[in-house]
Amino acid sequence: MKNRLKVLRAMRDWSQADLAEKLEVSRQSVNAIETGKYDPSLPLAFRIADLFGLPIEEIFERGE
Amino acid sequence: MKNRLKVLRAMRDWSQADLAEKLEVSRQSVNAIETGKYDPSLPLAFRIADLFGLPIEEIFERGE
DNA sequence: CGAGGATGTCAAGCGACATTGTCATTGTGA
DNA sequence: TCACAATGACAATGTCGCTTGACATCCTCG
Repeated sequence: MKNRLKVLRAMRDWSQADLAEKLEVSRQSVNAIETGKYDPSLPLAFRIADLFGLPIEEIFERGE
Repeated sequence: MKNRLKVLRAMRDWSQADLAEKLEVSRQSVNAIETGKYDPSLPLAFRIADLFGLPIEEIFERGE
């Protein structure tokens, strides 16, 4: 499951550590999600969506 | 994290077993999600949303 | 009454999510 | 050149999502 986290983060000039802090998860979790190691839990997906002000569907993509 | 699964399912007159089969998960998983024991994974949340033709945000609710 | 469908729940097990801690690599700036 | 931020990665650990299998309860229908 791909996502646009890296792009959305870059648009705001945030580091992975910055994003992790805003989401209240570890930097490693942000990195793992960005690099596709695993998908976030649904609650975390909601926090991400809320943070960027976008629906989940526009951040995470179905497929593969 | 609350959800409207039970209602959406009732509207279509599906049993938990029916829904489980359509989602390709176990009946116990459907039951656990409906009764709030845990939240579905993001991929499963997408499958649920697709099945009901609704955005994830309209099936699952932030809060508690 | 008795059979069967629907629901709720428990246990045991496995893999996925998330953690802390650590290390290597790359790039930028003083 | 040297320090440091940023990123990627690995190990060990703990919890959560999901499974199969089993059992109890409730309801309805013949």
